[in-house]
Amino acid sequence: MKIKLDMSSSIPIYVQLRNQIVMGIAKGELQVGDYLPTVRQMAQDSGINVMTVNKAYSILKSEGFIEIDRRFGAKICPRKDSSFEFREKLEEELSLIIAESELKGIDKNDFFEMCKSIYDRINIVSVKGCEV
Amino acid sequence: MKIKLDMSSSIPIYVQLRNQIVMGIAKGELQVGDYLPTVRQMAQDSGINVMTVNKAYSILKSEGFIEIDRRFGAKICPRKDSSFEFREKLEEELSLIIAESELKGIDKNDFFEMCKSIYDRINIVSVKGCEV
DNA sequence: ACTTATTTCATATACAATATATGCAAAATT
DNA sequence: AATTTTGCATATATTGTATATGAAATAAGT
Repeated sequence: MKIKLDMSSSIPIYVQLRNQIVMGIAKGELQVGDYLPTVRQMAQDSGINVMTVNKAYSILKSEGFIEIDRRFGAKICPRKDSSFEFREKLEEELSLIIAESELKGIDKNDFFEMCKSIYDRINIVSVKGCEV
Repeated sequence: MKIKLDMSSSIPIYVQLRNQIVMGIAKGELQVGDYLPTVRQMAQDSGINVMTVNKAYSILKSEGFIEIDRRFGAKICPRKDSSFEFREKLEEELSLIIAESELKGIDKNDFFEMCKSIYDRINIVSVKGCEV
């Protein structure tokens, strides 16, 4: 997959990288069991520092999207999360986005149409959880 | 409305404040034409610095949720935004959230149920845009 | 017109987060 | 055991966040 980083964005570089990898997994561009480029390779390809890549990978690891081993690097390995905490955090994020949408003139129907369109357009694949 | 700031959160204080004010407007707790507390008052009530409050209000102003005048302070005055840019940004945020949800095991139906529940629970009011 | 009161805004500083450069540690392969 | 290749640790510079303080703007009162 192709990583595009916007150096002028207010979103930190490591967050942009993290986000694009998550999107890549969801779209099936990165498959369970695939390996990400090494931190050195990704840094070189993207024109950023290895430690910045390492930060993104670290976060993805702690969020449960990848597993890292020192010899082989970062493997796509998403873990489901049915915890109350995850769900609560998601609801909070969605609540804010819904509030903003409403205030900006995007009503409930429009919002749902947008979500449907996203599910269709991005072609989110059903991803098997990672079995150990 | 009651502002609650989590000083241990990774979300910057000014962002938390901004978010809660947006939620407050969407829920009708803050009405079009209402005035927010002055930056000094809000700072005192919340136990933070006036400049931190000022940053939040500044952002709300530039995002088009409030209007500020020097004499009277910050007035709730949300402006609709039908621009392509706003919509595009919203779709991008939603895309990422949808991708994460899917990877964490929350499928499309579940996601839509959650959104419905949010619309119902938060009781988002239809907010009249601010007429000048 | 001038003064007062009350508000936001500007400036400066300390601390935290981000991004980087470099070398160390771990682990499989040779 | 040595080599290779990988992530990880440490240190530093820059930028963002949070704060303290005073200046500027503006309506109301005298």
